[in-house]
Amino acid sequence: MAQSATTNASSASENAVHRNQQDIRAQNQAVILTAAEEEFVLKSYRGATMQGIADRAGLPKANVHYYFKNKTNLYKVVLRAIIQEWNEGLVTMTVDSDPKTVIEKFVRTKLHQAFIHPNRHKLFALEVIGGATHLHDFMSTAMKDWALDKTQVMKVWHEQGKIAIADPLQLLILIWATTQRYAEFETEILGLLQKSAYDETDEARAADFLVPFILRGCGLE
Amino acid sequence: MAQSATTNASSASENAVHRNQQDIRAQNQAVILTAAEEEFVLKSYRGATMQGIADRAGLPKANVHYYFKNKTNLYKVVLRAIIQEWNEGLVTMTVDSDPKTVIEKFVRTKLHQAFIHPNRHKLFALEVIGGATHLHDFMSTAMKDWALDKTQVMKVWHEQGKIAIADPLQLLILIWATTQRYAEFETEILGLLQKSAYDETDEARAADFLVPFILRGCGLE
DNA sequence: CTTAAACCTGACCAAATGGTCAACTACTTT
DNA sequence: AAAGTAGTTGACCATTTGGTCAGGTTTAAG
Repeated sequence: MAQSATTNASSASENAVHRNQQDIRAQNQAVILTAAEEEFVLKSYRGATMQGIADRAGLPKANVHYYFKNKTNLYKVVLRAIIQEWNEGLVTMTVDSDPKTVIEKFVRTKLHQAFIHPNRHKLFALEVIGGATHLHDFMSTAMKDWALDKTQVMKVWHEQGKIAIADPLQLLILIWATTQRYAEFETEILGLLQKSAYDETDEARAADFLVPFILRGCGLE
Repeated sequence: MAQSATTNASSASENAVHRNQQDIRAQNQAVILTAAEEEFVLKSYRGATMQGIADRAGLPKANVHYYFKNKTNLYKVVLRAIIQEWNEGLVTMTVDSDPKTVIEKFVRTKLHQAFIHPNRHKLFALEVIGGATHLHDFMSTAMKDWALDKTQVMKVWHEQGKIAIADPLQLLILIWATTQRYAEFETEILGLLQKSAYDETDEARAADFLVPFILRGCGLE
């Protein structure tokens, strides 16, 4: 007989027959989370409906409630996933680092993240614009600490005459603004580019502009 | 008797006694519009309630409906006011203008607008992030024309060796991003500054950083 | 094969909310 | 001052929507 499912066969979706429960759980949660991310971005928290999320996920509404207690909880889970990924892959920056290398790497990383996860950046932006109610903790702890650490380092760079930036916090704000912009304002930028979706060239084009511009602004190169 | 209200006495609120009807209309509409702006920013379209707007305006809900037919209409009116003001006071930019002067003026103007009308910028951003459903017309006509005209001029500047920017659209995006950021991400930036509200020094600090940075980036000065 | 646990879902409910309306008061005009 | 017009508002209704639940099916364990 087709006794396909073994103890821990991680075949995520073997034609939807006899999936084991771990897979079912993981898969459904993932589908719902993605659907929720889209719905929340498009309609914002209150505009998003559990029914809409369920439809997007191709599941009955009650099933969504089965996995994620209620709407606020689902939203929190989505946000948590975003925050967790927030400073993944970011460069380490110390007083002894080479400013040019570090800044370039930072800009490129941030920009790349913006192009591969636009929805997450949009959702983050929606939260901040609306007063950051759900991000208060994160912003006043992890994020602030991270920012203060970076500005400290850059301040030293400036004292050593390595960069032309006396107010590093402003630089941080600028880099966040310029890189994340491509995600947040995707709609507007696509309109100006007369395109319906970004392709590979668009990230490159942005990087080719941004990197030299910012380095020049910092008095590097 | 106190026949205070004359034909066109524009005493906006003479202790709320015997206001003439033009004033009543203008005043109430203004109060409601401001309330709506706040509510829409804070709660986003669907999260905002007519009751909430009414409370903010200090009027009964039915009165809000009296002045603005329904919720979608009220929202449209708010958006229209924002769009209309969108490129007010912006510099004229021609091939013969001095790039440095024009760009500096442009940045300062945009930045100033961001600091005096943060809510309007936030609302605009919310719309764009959510797919710009209500701004589609504006963005694909007036705004695109404006942007194409400006990039055309800057392209010529570049050919004449006046600026180091080969891709002016990217510069436009950068300037919008960096200036509007102070409005849109007010919450985040205030958190980093450890303040509860911007004061006069904050706009100056941003300008002192941004203007030289951008000019340097453009290869000017 | 039997029992238990996890998963699934149509049907239902209570609360929130946009919108209406009739009765009323306050201005304006003749 | 009388008639007409504009503004005001509490009470009400229909719809939407988050959330529940009982009864069913599938997977896992004994």
